[in-house]
Amino acid sequence: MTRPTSIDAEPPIIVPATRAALRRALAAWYEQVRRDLPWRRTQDPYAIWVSEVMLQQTQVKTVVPYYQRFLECFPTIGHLARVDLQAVLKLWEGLGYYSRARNLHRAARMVVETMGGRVPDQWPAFRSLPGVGDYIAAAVLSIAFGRPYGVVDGNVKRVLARLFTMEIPVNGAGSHKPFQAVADQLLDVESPGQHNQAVMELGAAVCAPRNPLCEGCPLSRFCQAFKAHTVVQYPRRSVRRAVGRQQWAAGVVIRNGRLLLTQRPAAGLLAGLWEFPGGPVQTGAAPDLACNRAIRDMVGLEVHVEGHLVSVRHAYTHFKLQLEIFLCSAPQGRVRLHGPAAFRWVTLAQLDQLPLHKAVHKALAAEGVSETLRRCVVG
DNA sequence: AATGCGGGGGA
DNA sequence: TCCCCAGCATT
Repeated sequence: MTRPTSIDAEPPIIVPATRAALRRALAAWYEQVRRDLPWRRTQDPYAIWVSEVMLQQTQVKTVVPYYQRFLECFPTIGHLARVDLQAVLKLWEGLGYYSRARNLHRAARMVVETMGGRVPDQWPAFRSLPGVGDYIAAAVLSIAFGRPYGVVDGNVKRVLARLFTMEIPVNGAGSHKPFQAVADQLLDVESPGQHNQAVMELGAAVCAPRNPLCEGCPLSRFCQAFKAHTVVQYPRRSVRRAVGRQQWAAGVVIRNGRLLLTQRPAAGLLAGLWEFPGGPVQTGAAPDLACNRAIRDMVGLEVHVEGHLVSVRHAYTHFKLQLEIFLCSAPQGRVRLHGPAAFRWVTLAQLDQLPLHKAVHKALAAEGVSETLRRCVVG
């Protein structure tokens, strides 16, 4: 029914009879096992859009509470367009990939201002919005509007790679096209939204990366890798480079009972989020001196490092961070920014109102930190 | 075509 | 510890 896929980008051909049988098996399975997720209870294209943005590189379980809060605060695209970015970031706090929030907010304003407030139901218009790539365009248009676009995400790639023993590395350049071709070929144009979700659900619930449940898989009789007993060898993946490590030092600068926070620039890592000012520690250098120097460089304050407050480890995709946080005093001098977008002296109570990134939350939640801060702020 | 961009969950 | 997750933008 299929021929093996070669190492090049040539997609497999699936004969129509197999295609139809496969769709039926998948649809029947999905009807039985589909999870009751909040975004599956609505037809609202805006709500479905929000869910797809949040689900980007993020697991369902993580997304659910964020999705619910987001739609309670911004029930329509008009609400979202009216609020300012900081309010959106505050709801996004902890979810990661903050440019998603930035882009979604920008896109909402574009829809309201230039598209009559209606989420566009055509590919060119919707795909042109910031933060909308091939995946989100296909997902929203198929699920909310029934349009015949096949989605390709990590789950779909894994399922297809196994079904057709596709040899092309999923993480390599140029892998998208062949997978998209197969996905479109396989798509059930009668109910594209259901079909797309079914493939992804299969990838999440059955066709798992490490321990696939092939015994319970509705597609095992169509699966080339299953027949060859090589399921876990797919999808192919090219080697990736090792992650580096970085050490940073930051200071909690206290003056008149308030803490100094700086806002990260509008672009780049953790854009727009707030943190304690600090900077990198050169390998072998003393963290407290690095803290002192970084604060002088970034906010123009000459601080006195009073002592070590807490140490935080945090892993990003491309590097691991070890953050040393010191208690500092700076009785005089005024702030002159060099790098941060803004600064603010806040009370402990106000700390929660600003969007902070995860490493800062980890620091604040660490043993004894909040007690120490309370004492210092009073004293 | 390659790289930057978070954070969490599971093995 | 490492891998992977309902990807997109930028260069």
